[in-house]
Amino acid sequence: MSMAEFKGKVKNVQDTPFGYTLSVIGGKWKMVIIYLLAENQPVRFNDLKRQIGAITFKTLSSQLKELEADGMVTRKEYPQVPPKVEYSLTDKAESLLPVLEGLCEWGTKNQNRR
Amino acid sequence: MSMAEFKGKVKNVQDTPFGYTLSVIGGKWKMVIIYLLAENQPVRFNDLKRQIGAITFKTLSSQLKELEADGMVTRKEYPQVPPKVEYSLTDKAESLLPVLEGLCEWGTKNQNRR
DNA sequence: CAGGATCCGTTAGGATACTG
DNA sequence: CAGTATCCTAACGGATCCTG
Repeated sequence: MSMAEFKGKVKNVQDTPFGYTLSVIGGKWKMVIIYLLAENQPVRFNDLKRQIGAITFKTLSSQLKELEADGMVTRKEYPQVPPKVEYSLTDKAESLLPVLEGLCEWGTKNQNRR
Repeated sequence: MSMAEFKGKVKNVQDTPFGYTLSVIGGKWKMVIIYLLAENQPVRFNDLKRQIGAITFKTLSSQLKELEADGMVTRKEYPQVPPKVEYSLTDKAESLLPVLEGLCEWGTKNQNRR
């Protein structure tokens, strides 16, 4: 791994690959959001909310904003009434999907056993 | 992905594969700790502290305890004075290493560019 | 050496109500 | 429809000091 260079001199976790990655996908719902976007992009705000269920508007909104700020999600707004906004994944996010799949598989295998 | 079954009915994130995985490795230093253990197991407490740098004893201690409780880390205590404790990875943690590597690579590629 | 015990500040995220 | 605006709380993690 390319973490090797950090051995013994980690000052800010944020500056390590792991720290950075965690800051991007470590939000409580972010991986779920990315997963759902990957399944059926583009997705509208309320669709996403409905697909998730146990998330509040405010939380979904802020998680999406952070994902957008981190270059993971694209927000496309249609100037019409009623409003229509669509979210989709950036290439950066797409490049993470294989890894996410690994995390998902590992989680599935391990969450119900010790 | 096996997250498909959760679409529309996510009640607790913790119950999804992503939620579970995040609860296990989402701690601020946990991925770094697992990475360092993977490199040179078994490792003693203060060695680990030294290898990391910017972490306090208390934080390292609690992160290790949580990892142990989640079946990721084994703590071996030698009954001697001065004390000697060695930490190593469980099979469960070892099975996550390939995925961790993916996260690390992705982080390396993406942390310095948009 | 390997921690435990306290105290404490930040903040992520939930509940609820309101809006262009 | 797609959010804001507030308010609020739990808990994560840092700082510091102490100990078997």
